[in-house]
Amino acid sequence: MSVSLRPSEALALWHDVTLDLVREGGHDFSSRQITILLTIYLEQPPHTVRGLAAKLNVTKPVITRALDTMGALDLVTRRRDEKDMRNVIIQRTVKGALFVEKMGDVIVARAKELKR
Amino acid sequence: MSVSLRPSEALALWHDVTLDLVREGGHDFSSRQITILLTIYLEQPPHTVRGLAAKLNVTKPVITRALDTMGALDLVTRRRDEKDMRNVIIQRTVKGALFVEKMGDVIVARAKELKR
DNA sequence: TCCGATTGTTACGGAAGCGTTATAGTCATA
DNA sequence: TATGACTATAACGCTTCCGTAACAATCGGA
Repeated sequence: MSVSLRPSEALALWHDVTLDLVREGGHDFSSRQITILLTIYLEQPPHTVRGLAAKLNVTKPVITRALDTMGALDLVTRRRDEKDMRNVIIQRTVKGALFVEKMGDVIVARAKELKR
Repeated sequence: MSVSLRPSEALALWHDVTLDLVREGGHDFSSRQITILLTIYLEQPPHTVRGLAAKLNVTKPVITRALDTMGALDLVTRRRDEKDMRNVIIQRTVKGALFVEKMGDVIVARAKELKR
């Protein structure tokens, strides 16, 4: 029902994965940005600025800025909510899905190689 | 000899942990900063600016800046290498050790709660 | 039809990170 | 001892992000 890890293994995994992502040389995302991206791709839509801000316990401009950045990289898209024009619905993109998928592969690979 | 994870589980774990770290409200570190911190605390000393730069595949000023930031937060310290005064030896601090330890606990807890 | 509440964004001055380049200090060796 | 290699850092101009506050657009009920 769960994954059993010792703290030393957990930290080693985190280290190995982030090292891979850094060495890869792609964008250097912050924890906030990663969390936003994963929330959009893992949790049930629809996602709004307000919803993400509440979930992450940050202010709305933080979400707006992150969406600006990741939108420029084509990792997410925004559109107005037809039902309530105040809302903005955040949507996934092909590029974003590939990015997240690749990230999952890195974690899986590093977990498999983990010395216990 | 390894930890078996499916990609969806791996991503869920990553999401849950980063969400915890973000909601916690502490500093919003980048992947580079996290990697540097974990390398210092998990890998065998001594750690130098050059060594970290080579390992992470980034330039030395990137390391210097990260050490400035984390040093100001008392998560790491620097001292000159007595044997070779050109080198700077990066050292751990109590506060940094506690931070890393807490991070390990978060990962372990989230792994345990992971639905499979 | 107002009018308060709600949504997301923009504006602001400041802080921090970027890559590149220059620099100061130290070493090793010829 | 002079010189070239090597270390880490500082300086540069630029970009991004910060938190706070103001803002325009939209909703919904009085």
